[in-house]
Amino acid sequence: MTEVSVDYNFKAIESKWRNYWKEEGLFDTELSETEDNFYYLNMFPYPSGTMHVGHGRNYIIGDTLTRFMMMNGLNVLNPMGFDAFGLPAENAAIERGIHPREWTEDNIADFKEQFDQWGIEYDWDKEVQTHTPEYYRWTQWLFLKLYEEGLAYEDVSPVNYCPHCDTVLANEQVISGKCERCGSEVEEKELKQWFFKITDYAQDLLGDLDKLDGWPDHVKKMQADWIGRSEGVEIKFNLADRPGELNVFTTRPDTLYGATYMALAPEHPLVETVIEDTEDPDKKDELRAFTDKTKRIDQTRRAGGELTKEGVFTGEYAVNPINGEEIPIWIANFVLTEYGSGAIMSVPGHDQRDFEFAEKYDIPIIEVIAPKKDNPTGDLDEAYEEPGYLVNSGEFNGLDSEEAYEVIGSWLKERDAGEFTVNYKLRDWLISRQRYWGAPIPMIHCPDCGTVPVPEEDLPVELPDVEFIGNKGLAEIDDFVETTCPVCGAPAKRDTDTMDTFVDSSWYYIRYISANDSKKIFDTGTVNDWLPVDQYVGGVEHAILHLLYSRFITKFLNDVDLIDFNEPFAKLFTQGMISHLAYRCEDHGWIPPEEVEDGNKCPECGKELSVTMESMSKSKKNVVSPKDLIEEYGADTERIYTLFIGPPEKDVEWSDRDVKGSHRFLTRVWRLAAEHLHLFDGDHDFNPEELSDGEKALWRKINQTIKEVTEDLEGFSFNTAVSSIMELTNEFYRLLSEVDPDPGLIKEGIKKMTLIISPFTPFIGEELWHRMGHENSILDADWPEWDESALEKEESELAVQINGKVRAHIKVASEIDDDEEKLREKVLKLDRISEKVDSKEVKKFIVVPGNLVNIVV
RNA sequence: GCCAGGGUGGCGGAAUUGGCAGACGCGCGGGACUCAAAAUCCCGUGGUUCUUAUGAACCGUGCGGGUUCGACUCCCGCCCUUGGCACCA
Repeated sequence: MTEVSVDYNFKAIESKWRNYWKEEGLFDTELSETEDNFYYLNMFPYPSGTMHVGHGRNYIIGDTLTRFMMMNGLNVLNPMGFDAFGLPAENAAIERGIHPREWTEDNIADFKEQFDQWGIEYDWDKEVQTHTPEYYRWTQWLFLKLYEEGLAYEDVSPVNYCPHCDTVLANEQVISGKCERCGSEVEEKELKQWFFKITDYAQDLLGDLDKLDGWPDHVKKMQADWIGRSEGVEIKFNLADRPGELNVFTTRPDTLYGATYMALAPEHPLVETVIEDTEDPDKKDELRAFTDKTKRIDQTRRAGGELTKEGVFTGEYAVNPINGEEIPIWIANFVLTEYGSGAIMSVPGHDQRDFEFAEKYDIPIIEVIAPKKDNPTGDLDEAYEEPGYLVNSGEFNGLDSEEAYEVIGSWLKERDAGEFTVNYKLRDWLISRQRYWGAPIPMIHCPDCGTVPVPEEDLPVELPDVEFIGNKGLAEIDDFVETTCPVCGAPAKRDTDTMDTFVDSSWYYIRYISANDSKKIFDTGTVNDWLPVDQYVGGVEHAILHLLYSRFITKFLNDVDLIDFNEPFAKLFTQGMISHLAYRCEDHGWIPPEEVEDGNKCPECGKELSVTMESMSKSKKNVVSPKDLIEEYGADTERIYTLFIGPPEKDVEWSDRDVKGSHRFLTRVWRLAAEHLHLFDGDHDFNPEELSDGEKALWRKINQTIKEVTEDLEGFSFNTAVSSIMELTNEFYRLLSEVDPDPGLIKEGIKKMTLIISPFTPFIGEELWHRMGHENSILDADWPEWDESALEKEESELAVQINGKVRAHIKVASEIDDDEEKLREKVLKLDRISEKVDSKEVKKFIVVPGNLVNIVV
């Protein structure tokens, strides 16, 4: 027997196994295998700066599950890559005077080193990096495919423009009028842009949410709200004094008699015509001034509801098709140009927005829906938006609003004045970015042939390698811009936009399957074997956009028969963020925790600091570095603490103090095993039947723990899985301090404990496994099964309640713990019970088998 | 404003087809070891009151009601909080 140190020398252990799994190729997945496939996927990172312990959560969860599934005999694919294009790389590069590629690739190297440190393993043969020509070539190919199918188009439209980043932002990247990235005020600008026609898929994207049983409900809800389907009627209003008509969408055709004015968005085409035709110069100026002013205020702010309602009467009238009445047409700042037709019929009696506007400008308010039949309220203080019965509505009076919806809708349809339609909030996907660091849009603008696609064989359209990166991206680089038309050969110009990085990440999970294929985007057969992704895990911040875009691209690829599935991710899990204490001084800004003096005083000025929990970020100076942590406690400690910290779907607070507890636990695990490794030198069999009571209890605990850990891992309940292993080690120590237990039991127990802890703490797991005499990786071992019969107890301890309050406990043989007659007899004999029950009548005797009895007196 | 989630000891959190609230960890208190400290190990730890060295009673899962033999769990009405959406006609 060799003398082994019982000290937990995590540095020696971790450096020993750091590259072992990679060298052994244990995480390399054979894609031609089709048995027991499991595609596990973490959202790939944007490689910015260095990772902190908060980033680790996602990958630690993934690595733990992958190891668990591997031990369960599954052929797991768990690839990793980098979402490497994007604005921050460009900003950082400009700041440092280097190329964004350099910055990005340095970061990627850093990330990979961090994965190694954590013991997080991937099949790197299948890696994708979205900024490489090998990858974006196929992103461009995908663009051409969408173009070919009429789903990529150019359009001039007002866009959000951030003067600081000098780029166009998608609506969703604007947070209450400010740039999502830099916080600058967003302006509006007219530009020709590329769009993907995601709205063609609105109904499928919405309807198929029902199929996604493995997705959290709240994510599906967020997507459904984002798509925003509403049913209604498009109604045609003729203009009173000129040819033409005004189309409006309404969900309330039942209120048509209550329409007392029309309201146009300032961008509505009729607005311009009317202004031109206005003869009175004062009126003309008034209209022009209002329209210009309102247009200048960017759309997101207008849509944000921050503005008070304003409008101006155009002098024009429209004819209500239901009763022939003429109603005034206004221009109003609260009408959205991009939804519906950009014009509405206003029913102030039954829409609060219309009500407020009508009150302000003294426009009549007509009640057409009454809460009770034939019983109008009279004067309205506010709009009545609930269903009810029609009044003041001619031949339709008395109908309830639901019937009226159908009846009036059909009435209009018959007269060619209306049509039942569906409207969506979802807009087409603006993918153009006036930036350098992205995949160039593979289109060429020829003066003669117009806009033509780059031929497939000319892909990729490579990003020009330039030293200086300006603010306007590719448009500044003449060598790139100047080209020849692929159709006629004449001089032409390349499109200088690059694609939104959400395009890159909308299909990467498919490319992993054919990461090195230089001939085609992917191999359809293999992709169909492995996808959809069985389990996708990532941050909830991607609940809407990334997931929606990926679903859209998947549906598109399915429609063009490149894949045979139409949803990319069968199951989705969204993990919460990790926050950490952050200190802030009024005068000196954020202060790193380690510099904070006693009593939360600022080290600069001694002022009281404000202390809050904030998500980890460099700017708040509250990041915890994995490198420091691993240096002090080891990667296994970080891993198990991260999993133990709280439920994975919730936001949690990092506590430097609590980390020590996890380290202490691993020390206990290590010592327990190390002190008994000599048992593995000899044969020590044991028979569970012949154990003492104490030993039996440990054997039961061992089996119970295997069961709990297995079920907890399957259910993403890592924190409780860890706590049950903690309980098991406590049980070991308790028994060892009392008696000298059966060596066979201890040996078997420690072996099983090592197996079940190994996905959480792979370094310790691998080290102990080898010290036990195994030649192969612990990943090649089978995940232990629990013995159901070992879980059974011979004795049950029942709580004895009187009127629902616990008054005593009783131990009974397990066979009779559901036998009311026998229990009643035993329980009533207990001193504590008999004196309480006394002479009172026992009305009821409730038995919950194996749990409790309740005596009702 | 609308939608979704959450509110449990000094702290992070366990426990819901209704069945002994507070597992596990942190912190704290006491003890062992030590010249001492750290580390480690053992014991204790929701509150109040009584009792007295063994316990007991009452209260207790945001607040107020309800259903039930029994409610952290279910129902009704509130409060607070965190996310998402927010003039979508």
